Amino acid sequence: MRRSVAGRVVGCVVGAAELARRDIVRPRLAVWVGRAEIERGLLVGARIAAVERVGKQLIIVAEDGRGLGVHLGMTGQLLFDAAGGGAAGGGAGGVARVDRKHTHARWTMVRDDGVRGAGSVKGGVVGEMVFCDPRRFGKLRPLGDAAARAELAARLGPDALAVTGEQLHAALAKSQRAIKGALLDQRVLAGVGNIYADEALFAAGVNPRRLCVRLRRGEYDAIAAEVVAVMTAAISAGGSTLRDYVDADGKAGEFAARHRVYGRGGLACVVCGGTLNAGVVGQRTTVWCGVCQRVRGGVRAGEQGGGRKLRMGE
DNA sequence: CGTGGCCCCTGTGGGC
DNA sequence: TGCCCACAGGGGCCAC
Repeated sequence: MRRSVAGRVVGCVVGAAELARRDIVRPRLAVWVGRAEIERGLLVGARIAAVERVGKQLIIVAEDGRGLGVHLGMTGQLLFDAAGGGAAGGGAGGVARVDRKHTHARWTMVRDDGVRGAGSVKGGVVGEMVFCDPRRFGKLRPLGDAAARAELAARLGPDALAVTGEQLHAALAKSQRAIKGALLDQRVLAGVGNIYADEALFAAGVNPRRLCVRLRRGEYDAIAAEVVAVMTAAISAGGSTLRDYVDADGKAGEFAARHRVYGRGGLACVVCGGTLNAGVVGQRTTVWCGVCQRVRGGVRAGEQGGGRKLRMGE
């Protein structure tokens, strides 16, 4: 996602921006906040210097120091609609269509010809970046300066692409929570969600209901290594598209076809052939193999196989 | 403080 | 065909 957005907007100047729904901005906009302040928050007038990523959110960084955090939530999309017919996905990619009904913000990107300031931006329109999100769990977060960006990053745990067993062990060794829920906590580990938590725990052979305090150091090493491996493989495949996700070019990800447990409750384990369990752990639907992810010490007697109701896979 | 529960939203698919 | 319920890549807030 970061790469596709960067490829489209870095070097562009934000000529204009429009916020159709104020409630997607965090922190919440006070009622008296006006157009000028909103446009400042949406980087109007600035040249895009870079697109970074902090955990699950993108940070669009402007040359003047402003930043804008974009979190897609569950159904969000950040699409680039190129001017003059070359719409997002028009090339080798997908066929993404901008969902007008749920377009909550849009930015007009113009070519940066070096003429800036004085309120008017010269140069032709390159296209529009649009933020769509039917469920509106996604959010936009204006970040005034580098310090605000640093503050955001400081609230998050180590990044999923570089996490180590030592880091997880240090954060969780005394915790009474189930490991699954802990991996979803962005203060513990930044970037892993429900799909990849299940996939990484399966790959590591660790039962999602095990309590953190009972995990051995070697198990933290295995979990960290598998988090890195799963995330790396998923990114190479363009992510997991279940329904809505596409990159800025409208291209869907291919990793869902390679999920080994997520979405496969009730189906056969690809390793041992047993039936995969499905249940709720840490308030989220969780799928695991009771054989490959056996609880040795025991979570509690009788809970080894775990899952309550089995759901047929998609 | 750490945790679990509940809520926020809309769309979709299955069962009846 | 239509209605209702359950569920969905996330996270914030609250009470305990």
